[in-house]
Amino acid sequence: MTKKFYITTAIDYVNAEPHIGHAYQKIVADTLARWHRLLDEDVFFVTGTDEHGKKVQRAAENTGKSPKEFVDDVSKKFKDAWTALNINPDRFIRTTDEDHKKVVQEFIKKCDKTGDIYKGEYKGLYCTDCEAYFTEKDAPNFQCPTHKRPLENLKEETYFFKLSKYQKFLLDLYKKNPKFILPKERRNEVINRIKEGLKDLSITRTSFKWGIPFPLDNKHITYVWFEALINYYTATREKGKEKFWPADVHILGKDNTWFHCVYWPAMLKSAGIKLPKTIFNHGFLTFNGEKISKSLGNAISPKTLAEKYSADTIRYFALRQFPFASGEDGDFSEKALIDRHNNELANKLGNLISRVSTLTEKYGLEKTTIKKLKIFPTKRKVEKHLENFEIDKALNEIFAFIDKCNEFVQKQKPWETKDKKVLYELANAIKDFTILLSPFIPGTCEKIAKTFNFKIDIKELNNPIKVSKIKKSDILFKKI
RNA sequence: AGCGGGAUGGAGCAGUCUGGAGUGCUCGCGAGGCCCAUAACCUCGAGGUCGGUGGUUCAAAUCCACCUCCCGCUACCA
Repeated sequence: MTKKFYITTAIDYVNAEPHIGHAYQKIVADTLARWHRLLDEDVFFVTGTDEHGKKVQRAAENTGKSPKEFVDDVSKKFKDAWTALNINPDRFIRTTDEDHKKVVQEFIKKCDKTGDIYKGEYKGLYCTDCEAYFTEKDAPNFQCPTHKRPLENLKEETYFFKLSKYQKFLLDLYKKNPKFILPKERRNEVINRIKEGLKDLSITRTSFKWGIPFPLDNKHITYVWFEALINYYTATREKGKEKFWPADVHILGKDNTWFHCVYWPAMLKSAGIKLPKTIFNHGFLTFNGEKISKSLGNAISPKTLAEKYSADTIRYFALRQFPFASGEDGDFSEKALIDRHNNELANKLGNLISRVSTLTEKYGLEKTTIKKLKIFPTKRKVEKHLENFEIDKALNEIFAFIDKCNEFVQKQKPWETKDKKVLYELANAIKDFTILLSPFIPGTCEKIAKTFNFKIDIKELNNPIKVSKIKKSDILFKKI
C-alpha cells in the first residue's frame, strides 16, 4: 500500500489581491507536494479561496458587482497567479463551492448532536470591518482601534460553540503530540494563551446574508472562520478522496495560528472527526524591506514578478532564501533575488549544464561505474531536511552537490582529455541532482531531463543514465 | 510603554534550540589556474577579541544573568 500525503495551505480571503506573501506559502506547499509525489506517495494538495463574510459583501457592493461575480473575479486572480508560478494543486477549493456548503451544514449538525451548540445573546461594540466585537477597554472612545471608526452597539441573537469545554482536551493534545503545532515557539504561545481560559465562540451572524445558511436556524449565517476551516475536510469528501483525511500538514501564516490550533481541533473533536497531524505556522515576508501592504502600494503581484523573472527563479529564491522551518519573518528583496539568480542558478547550475552538454555533444558518452559523484548521501540529507520543513537547507545540499560537479569538471579537464567516461559520470550526476531538484524548480528540471534524455523519477536514481546523443542545451537562466 | 526581532571578517546572511578548534553561504578585495562553458568554472589568500560585562563548564558565537545599541509591530493581510 502506498503512503498517502495530504497537504493544504491557508485559503486566501478574497477582499484583496494576491501578493508575494501568499505566493510564498503556496510555493512551499507545492514543493512539498511534489517531493512526496516524487517519493511515489499518493499525494493530495489543496489550496483555494475564502469567499464569504460581510467584508466581501461590502467590497462587492462598492464595485457594483454581485457578491458572486466579485468573488469569481478575485478567486480567479489567485488561481492564475498560482498557475504562473507552476503551482499545481489537485483541487482549488472555494468556500462558495456547493459541496463545501453541504459539508459545513452536516458538520454543524454533528457538533449540535454532541451538544456543543447553543443559542444565546451576544452584546457588545461591533466593528463591521473587523467583524468582531470589542470591549470598552480595548476600544477607547467607542472607536475601533484598527479602523478608527465608531463602533456599533449591537445586541445579537447568536449561536455559540462550546469551545470552553475543550480547554483540557487541547492542552493534552499538544502535550501528547509535540508535532501538532510547529514550530514549537508557536506551540508555547498557544499553550500560554489557552491557560488564560477559553470562551465559547459565537458562530453565527444575522447582520448580512453573504454566507452559508446556518442549518439549525435559517435566520442565521455561519460565521466565516467557523465555516472556512472546514474546507480542508470538504476536499476529502469527494468520491475517492476520503482516504486522504486526516490531513498530514496544514501550512499557514502565523496570524492564522489561533484559529487552526485551537478552534479547528476542537471543532473536529466535537464533530467526531480525526484530527490533522501537523499545523505548520510560518513567518511573514516583507518586500524590499517594507511590510507588504496595499496602502504602501508595494503589494506587487506574484504574476507580475513571475513575468519579470521566471517562475523557477521566484520559486528558487523563495525556497532558498528563508529559513521556513524557523517560522521567522524574512525579506523578499529583488536585489537578493537577482543575486541568487545570477550566482546560483545561472553561474553554478546553468553554466554546468551548458558546459557539460556542449562537451557531450562534441565527444559523446561511454558507460562506466560511478566513482566520485554519488548522490545518495545528498539524497538522505535532502530527505531529512524536508521532513523537518528545512527547505532552504535541502536546497543548499543539492547545490553543494552541484559545486562538486563543477569541481570535478575542472579537475578532470574533459575538454582536454576527451574522456567519455568522465562525461558519463557528469551526465549521470546531472540526472541525479535534477531528479532531487525537480520539486523545487520543476520547469527547469524538465528542460535538463530533455537535454540529457532521462526520466524524472526517483527510481532512476538507481539506474545509471543511458548512453545517448546529447545536444548542447539552451541557456537555462540568463543573467540579469 | 507593551510585544517581537536583531548585533558573526568590507557588505548581506546562515550557524545558536541539541556547547566541542571561528565553521559555512552570497557579494566585494588580492593572487594564480583554466580556456569546455552563460566574462562563466576551479584553487589559494587577506580580513573577525561572533555587541559588552560577569557566570556555568575540561570546553561558550552557542547555556544563564545583567548591560549597551539598532530595528520592526501595536493598520488590512499569508
